Amino acid sequence: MIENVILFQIDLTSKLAKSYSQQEFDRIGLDITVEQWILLKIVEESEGLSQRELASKSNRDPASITRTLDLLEKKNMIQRELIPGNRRQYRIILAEEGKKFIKIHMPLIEKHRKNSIKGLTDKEIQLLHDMLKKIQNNMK
Amino acid sequence: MIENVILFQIDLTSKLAKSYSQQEFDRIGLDITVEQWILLKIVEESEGLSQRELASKSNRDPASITRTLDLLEKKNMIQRELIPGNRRQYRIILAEEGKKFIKIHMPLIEKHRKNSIKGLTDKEIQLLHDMLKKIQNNMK
DNA sequence: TTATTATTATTGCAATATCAATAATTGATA
DNA sequence: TATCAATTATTGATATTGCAATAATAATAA
Repeated sequence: MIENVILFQIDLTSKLAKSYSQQEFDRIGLDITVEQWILLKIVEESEGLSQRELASKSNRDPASITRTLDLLEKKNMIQRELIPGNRRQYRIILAEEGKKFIKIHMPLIEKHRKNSIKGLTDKEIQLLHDMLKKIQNNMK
Repeated sequence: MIENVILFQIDLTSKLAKSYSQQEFDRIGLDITVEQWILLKIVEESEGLSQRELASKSNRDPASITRTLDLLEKKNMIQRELIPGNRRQYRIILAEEGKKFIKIHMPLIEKHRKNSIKGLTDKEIQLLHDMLKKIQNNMK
């Protein structure tokens, strides 16, 4: 049965996490999608990456990153910064609204993250992380 | 860092698995998407479910199931069977091409599934499965 | 039986994904 | 330097997803 296939369970968990998070976002009236949030957070943690690097970090298509960044830029969450002497790429950095957004909502996200791993020990989480990494490597 | 958030790693693994599988499918010329395949396999394993039940089993939106079934039906992979005395739902069952498809391609899928968990012991897989289930329950 | 409520599948819409093609720019090579 | 190749972001086309609204039907209550 497909329920016993580990990749199926990983997929299920991923979908569940996404819809659970999105509902939380909607519930408190945040006008943002989960993918937008993830991208925003990556930008905060690693300011100045190129779009290609962001695509690689989040395992998404560069074309899709372009469009999501367009949306985030429209909301003044991020900014495409020009690089002197390089007119081919941008440094993607946080903008005012993005900073505010993260500052205000990070606690809730943290709470959600903690809740998602309720009942698992630190050691188990570490093990889970390592196994996921192994699986990822098996598929590269 | 978001790389240390377990839900992020789960999402990454899921995306990687999807694109890896899709490339395999495309490479050998299968005209099917990963989501279509998963749905097809569920139908095979649990014939006669309603679309709502399929949506629930695969953690997808009923609307999306409708459209994926439309595609599978067009390919004569599945069939919407009428239920006497019930004009609101269908029994979704395998059709000729669906049976053939699974019979022919199951070995490759099995190989792929095995490869994805290469280097992990049975015990570890069991543990991984249990942990994913726990996480899923935390988000319900 | 009739009216109300709940369920099921479908459709419309915006966001996202994927792939190919393009444009601009940069890097490498003859 | 001039040419060719590679890189980066963007755009277009098409498919897919999740949510909300709708339509049809079934189940329940008055």
